[in-house]
Amino acid sequence: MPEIAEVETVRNTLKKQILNKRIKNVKILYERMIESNVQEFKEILKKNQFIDIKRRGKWLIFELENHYLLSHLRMEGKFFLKNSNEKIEKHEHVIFTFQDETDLRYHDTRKFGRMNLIKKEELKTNIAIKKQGYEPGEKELTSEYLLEKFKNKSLAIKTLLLDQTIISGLGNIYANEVLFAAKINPFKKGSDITKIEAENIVESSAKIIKRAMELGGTTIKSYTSSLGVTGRFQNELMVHKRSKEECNVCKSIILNEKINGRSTYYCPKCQK
DNA sequence: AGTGCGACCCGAACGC
DNA sequence: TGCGTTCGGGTCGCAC
Repeated sequence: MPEIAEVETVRNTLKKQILNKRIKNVKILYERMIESNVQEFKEILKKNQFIDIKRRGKWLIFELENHYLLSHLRMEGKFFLKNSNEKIEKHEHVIFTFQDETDLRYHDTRKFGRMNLIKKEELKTNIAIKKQGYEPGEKELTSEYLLEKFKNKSLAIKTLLLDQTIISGLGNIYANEVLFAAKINPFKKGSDITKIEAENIVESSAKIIKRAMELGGTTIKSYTSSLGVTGRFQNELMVHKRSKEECNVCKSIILNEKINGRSTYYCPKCQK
């Protein structure tokens, strides 16, 4: 699942491949993927060019001449660069063809990803972008901020780490890893999180996301970020997808239980 | 306001 | 072997 580190990897990879190439055609094979008007989407993208690629949390923000293309990969969204003459595959839903006869193709097995085209001045008022919390590693992500968000919350801390309006960019993999590093039991209620635990979340999340970005993210299941780029952070996972294996710290058996319907991995001894 | 849950999708895993 | 069923997961929208 692409989380903040995987999305950053996609951004870095695509920036080397698609900037400043003139788009000559846009094909949309699954219209529900586009949140804005489909006809307008095609007309505006045609003859346009990607000037830069930014990111907020898990959102990719493609900068065009007068617009931004917002793209969320959700579970399995991927971008591939291909020659235009290559056969269109089953799960390729949006295709941008450049003048040099190469394509940027959006591939999404589950069709969960979304794209939205907005005018540049609409970025700061865009609901999806505006409601994102702070990212791991940003100086505004402090223990005081987290404690304020966690107070009055009876939800498990694991669930709160997945709330994009609190911390922007964590998904299931890194929420599990951050709680292990911070030595916090994932079932603990938000309102019971202590100052020290909040500080640990701030430090652990920054450290883990920085390291994951350096390694190009985590490759899990069939997920590769884009253009065949494979992340290497999966070699450093301490708990995620490791149920029934030994904890690297204390040798206890890693458990897998559902919290609010989401698969949660933790060490019962290190995360009391 | 906070919380819970179905819907959106379809390949993989599972049951028989 | 093959068919049918269940499950998972990020986010939204709606119900309570």
